[in-house]
Amino acid sequence: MEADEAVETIQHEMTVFARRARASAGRMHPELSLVSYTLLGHLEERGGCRATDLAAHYALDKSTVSRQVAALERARLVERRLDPDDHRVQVLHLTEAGRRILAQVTDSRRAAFRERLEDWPAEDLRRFAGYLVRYNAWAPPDDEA
Amino acid sequence: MEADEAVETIQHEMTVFARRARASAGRMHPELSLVSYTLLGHLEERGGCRATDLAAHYALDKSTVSRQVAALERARLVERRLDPDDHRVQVLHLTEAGRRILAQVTDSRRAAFRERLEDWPAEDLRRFAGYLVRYNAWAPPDDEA
DNA sequence: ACTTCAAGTTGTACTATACAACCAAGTGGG
DNA sequence: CCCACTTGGTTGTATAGTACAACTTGAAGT
Repeated sequence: MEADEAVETIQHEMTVFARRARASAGRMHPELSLVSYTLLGHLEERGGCRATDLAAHYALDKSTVSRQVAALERARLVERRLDPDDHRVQVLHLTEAGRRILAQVTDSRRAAFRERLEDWPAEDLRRFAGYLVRYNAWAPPDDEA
Repeated sequence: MEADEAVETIQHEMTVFARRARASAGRMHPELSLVSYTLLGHLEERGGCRATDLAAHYALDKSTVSRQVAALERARLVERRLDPDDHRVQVLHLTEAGRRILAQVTDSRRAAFRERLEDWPAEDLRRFAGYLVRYNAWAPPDDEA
C-alpha cells in the first residue's frame, strides 16, 4: 500500500466509523447517550467542573451543555453546587448514582471493545492505541475540540 | 503499555473521535452532511442502487434514507430512475452536479486528512490504515452496520 | 455607580433519526 | 383469476442533539 493510498483508507475507515459510532453507542446504552457519557466521564476525571468548561472542552454551545446537564441532574446523575466565591458559577459533581451508571456503562463498553479486539496480538493493540492517540492529539488550526 | 490498557486507550480515543467527527465534518462541508456524503459516495462506487440497499448497508431506517434522498434530489445531486421491470423500484444515480460536489468534498476531506497525517512515516500510515480496516470489518453478533 | 464581562437559562429552529401507518406494485397459492 | 402476502417507498409523528440569539444574574473595572 502506498502512503497516499493509506491516507485514503484512513479517511474512508474513519468516516465509516464516525457514521456508525453514535447509533451503535445509543443502541448499546439507551440509558446514556454518547455525549452524556462523555460529560460524565469528564466530571469523573476532573472531580467536578463548570458547565462552561465542558462547553469549551467539547466545542459545544453553552446552551447545549446547559440542557444536557439539566437532563443529567433530573436523572440524579450529577448535582450542582453553587460556588460560594462566585455566585454565577455552578460546580458540577457526579452523584453516587452517576458514578455507578458511569462505571457500569464504561464496563459494558469495555467488554464490547475487548470482544472486538480479542483476537488482536498485543503488539498490534499497542500500536493501534498509539496511532489513535497521535491522530486525535493533532490540533487543527482552528481547533475543533 | 499493557494489552488491557491498550484496549482502554483505543476505546477512549475512538469515543473522542466519534464525538468530534460529525460536528467537524459538518463544519468542514456545510453543503454536504456526513450522511449525504456517504450516500453519494456509495452511489458513485456502485454506479446506482436502490434506497433499500442504502438503508440496509448503512443500518438506517428506510424513512431516513427516503428523506435524505429526497433532499439530495431537491439539490439535484441524485436522480431517480424508475426500474422498468419492477415499478416499485427507483434506481438512484448521481447527477453530473452530484459527481462534481462529491469530488470536491472528497478532495477537501482528503486535503484535511493529508495535512493531519503529513508528519507520519509511511510505515505508520500503512499500519494505521490496516488496523482501521480490521477494526471496522469486525461483524458484531447482531450487526450494526 | 455605570458599563462591561462572564455564566447560565430559555425561546426558537433545524437536522438526523426511528417507528408506525400507509400506498403501490409484484408474487404465489387456491 | 383473486386474495393474501411481500417488498419498496413515502408520510405522519415524535425524539435527541444541536446552534444561535435574547435574556438574567452576578462580578469587576474605571
